[in-house]
Amino acid sequence: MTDDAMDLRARNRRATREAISHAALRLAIEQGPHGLALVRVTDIATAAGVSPRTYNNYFSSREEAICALQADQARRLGEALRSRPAGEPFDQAVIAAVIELYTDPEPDKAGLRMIMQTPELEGEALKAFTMAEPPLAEAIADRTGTDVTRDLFPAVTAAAVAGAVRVAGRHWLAPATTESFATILRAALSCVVPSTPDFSSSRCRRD
Amino acid sequence: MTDDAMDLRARNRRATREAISHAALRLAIEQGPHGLALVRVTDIATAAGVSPRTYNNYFSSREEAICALQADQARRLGEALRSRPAGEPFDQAVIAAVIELYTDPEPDKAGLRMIMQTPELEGEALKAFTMAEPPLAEAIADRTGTDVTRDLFPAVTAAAVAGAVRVAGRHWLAPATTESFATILRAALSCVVPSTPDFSSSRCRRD
DNA sequence: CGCATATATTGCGTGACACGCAATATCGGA
DNA sequence: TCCGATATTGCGTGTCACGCAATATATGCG
Repeated sequence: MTDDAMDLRARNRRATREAISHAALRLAIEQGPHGLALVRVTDIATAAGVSPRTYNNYFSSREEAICALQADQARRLGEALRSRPAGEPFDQAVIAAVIELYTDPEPDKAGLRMIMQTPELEGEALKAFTMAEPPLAEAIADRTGTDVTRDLFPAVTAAAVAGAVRVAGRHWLAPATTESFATILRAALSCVVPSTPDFSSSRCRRD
Repeated sequence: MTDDAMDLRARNRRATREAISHAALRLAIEQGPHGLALVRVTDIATAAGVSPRTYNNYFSSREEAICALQADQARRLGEALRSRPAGEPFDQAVIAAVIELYTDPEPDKAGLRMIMQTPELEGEALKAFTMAEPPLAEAIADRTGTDVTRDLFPAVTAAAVAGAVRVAGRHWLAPATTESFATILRAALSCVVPSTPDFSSSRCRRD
């Protein structure tokens, strides 16, 4: 996961990928949610120091480039849960993992606002949050002793957690909100994460 | 909501809209998830009996046209919950509403498979499911005596329900599945819908 | 240290698409 | 039957994603 753990080529690839993504998000924020159409592919490529064709080697749409950071962060949610101590109760582990992941660096309010409040980005933003689900479902299954392919509980809970994070983000972005993101996340997650998981009725037999 | 309740012009508009959407979904199914790129705008318009330009007056992308039916159905979820008897327990009302909405006509397995298993449609499919959330959250708030703007519970639960429906759909589409969609929906929803809602910790003060 | 090879970057060309605009056809209502 | 509102359509334009082939760059080995 760390940089020196992978090939030099892979590191360069990731660097340019992040450069493009950062440039795309920055330009989008500059123009604001109403001027996203003004962010041309050429601008993104130029700002990232690559050719337009190279931009398209990494991303197949501006929306994908803009939301890539959010998507990458979401993908780490499964790992975040796995890194919680084994003895920790399920609900606390999930809540702690989410809060840790989404508040470790001070969350980028401008970026999140751009992504979540721009209609043209809605689909890609939802994709970004949904990226968290498969690895999170795996981690939940491992932690609760369930099976992703046989039980509905892991995937459903993962989807619920992702949805709660999304709703919490929207709430946090609202002008009248004063609470910290961590407080909102905790409140939102406690609505859907059971303190004592019961998957008895969510088990679906497969052959 | 019924046809005769609205203007004749509005009915015609809705008719052509549905014609285009049906044509788009049908053509997409014909080509399968791997050949979506072969479904040209001209084909959709021709199949719907309109000009390409008219197609673009109703939908701004092929993906949107293909997923429109799914989106419209999702939008009715709030109404479905409101139509449940007032005395019914919260969890049972939600589950019954979802099952009623998604199994009243025999669900279109081919359409759902096309929408949920085609990568290019992923974003639009997620948007379609997410369309259910705002009206559903309103209905949940009304039924539970909470406030959508002040409490996280309604929106979070709505997101969790939408996510559960999505996961249930994916499970139902899996080859090895033998249970009915209703059974899967019930199992999935019972993971996230509390039988006795507790929003004490989800209340967030706003000024 | 230099070379061969894999890999990344780039330029160009192409096909498709979304949409603004203005003209036309059509429909609904009086 | 006729008028006005509205939907439909054709055309032109700018943008974009992507296949392909050439070039530049970096990696690993002799």
